[in-house]
Amino acid sequence: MTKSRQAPKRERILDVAEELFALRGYDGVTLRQIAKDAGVDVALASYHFGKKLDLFNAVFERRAAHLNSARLDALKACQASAGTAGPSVEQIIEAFLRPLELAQETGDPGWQNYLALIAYINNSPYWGPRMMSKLFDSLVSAFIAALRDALPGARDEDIYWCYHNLSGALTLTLAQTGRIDKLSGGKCRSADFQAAYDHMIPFVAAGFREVCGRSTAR
Amino acid sequence: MTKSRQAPKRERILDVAEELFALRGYDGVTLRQIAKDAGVDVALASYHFGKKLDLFNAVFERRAAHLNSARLDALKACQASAGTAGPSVEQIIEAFLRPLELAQETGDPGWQNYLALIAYINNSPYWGPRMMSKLFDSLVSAFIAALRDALPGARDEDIYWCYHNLSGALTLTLAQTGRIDKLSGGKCRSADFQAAYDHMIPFVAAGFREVCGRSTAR
DNA sequence: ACCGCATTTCAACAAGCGTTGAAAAATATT
DNA sequence: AATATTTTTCAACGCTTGTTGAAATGCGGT
Repeated sequence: MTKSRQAPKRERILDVAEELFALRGYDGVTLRQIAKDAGVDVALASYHFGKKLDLFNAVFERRAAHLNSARLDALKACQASAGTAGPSVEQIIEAFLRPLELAQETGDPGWQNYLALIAYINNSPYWGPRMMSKLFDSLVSAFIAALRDALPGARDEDIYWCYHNLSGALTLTLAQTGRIDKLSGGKCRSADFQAAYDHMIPFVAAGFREVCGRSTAR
Repeated sequence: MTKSRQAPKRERILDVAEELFALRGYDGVTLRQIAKDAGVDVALASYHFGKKLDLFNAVFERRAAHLNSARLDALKACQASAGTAGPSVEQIIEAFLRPLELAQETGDPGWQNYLALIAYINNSPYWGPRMMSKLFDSLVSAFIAALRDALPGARDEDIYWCYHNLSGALTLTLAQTGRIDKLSGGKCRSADFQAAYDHMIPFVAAGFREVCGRSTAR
């Protein structure tokens, strides 16, 4: 085994890149800033990851599998605990959102930067089409299918528009812009994901039912 | 009057800057790309607008007043047409959203780029705090106040979180990433703002009522 | 002690960046 | 027609960018 234990500098580059890309976007960050903040020579990023774009992708790939399986597990768990009728809309939305909060609770601040970075690409007309599909298509399809079951008779078009609204609300939450803090005069805090989801889950569930028909009340 | 009639090249720079900034963000666009696409020399942007950041701001200021007054007028109109009870949540949300669609119908494709640019800054942890407040705080406050009246007894915190969800759904719509087109297999189209708002209005109104209490049903 | 390999730094490159002063062209004023 | 002013281009600057090849360093296996 010539592995040596994982060099910490490689991870530090990823951590710093994650943080800076989330704040300023791909083009707003230079490899030299990343290297400087990581306390490393600029050439080291190229050695480990290749081109700048490859580093960008490496940041995503580091946590993608973990995040996706956590959310998928949450969906399976709520499906298993529900009877033959299947889980309610609330339960599905909850499985979609709560793992994002758990990731935060690991104490690793990198997760918060990672989620802000996902918000960045999901809202970007340039990066969205290039990155979102490969990262999240299969996950989203599973949740859409579950929602279809929970909303019998709903038109597909309506379900997708509702999911779009959910995705938008979530994206702005993950982006952590602090705007709601200012607007509310401190009554709401962007960093409080739990409060965000506590409000988002009933909000979105009511929206789904209103638009997709109320045949499954409660 | 030494005005000469508005030089068209100045406007072309703004148009191109608007389009490119919306697609790639502030740092993803160079003045040379803008100048090239506009068919002018790179120094002309500096002559008309000063620094790159000043051009960025000029793009926003060009349409801000028009957009804000259109939305504020829509709010006043729905308040005037409503009785002493005031407008419903739906009517307020409608006044918040529909002017964005009308702006699109002017046939000027620049409006679409402009709205995508607003989505970009609203979702950015860097630009959001620097630009959103000065552009939209007074408008948003007016709508929040109207919503408070339409939802008597609602807690302020709940109203702000609900507005946050509305803002997120709207932002992702304006960003025009085309993601919903792919996910839905073409059943939904990002460019169809009318369909987006047709779904968003009942979705959001139901969410507000669920979270902020249902005392004003219908 | 030496070797082989992975890691890290050093030094430099060609290209592209925002910005600027002065020249040229177009337009308005007299 | 001549002049003044605004608009546009030209040419160049100092600086930063991503990337690379070669040198230096660290380190486990023998």
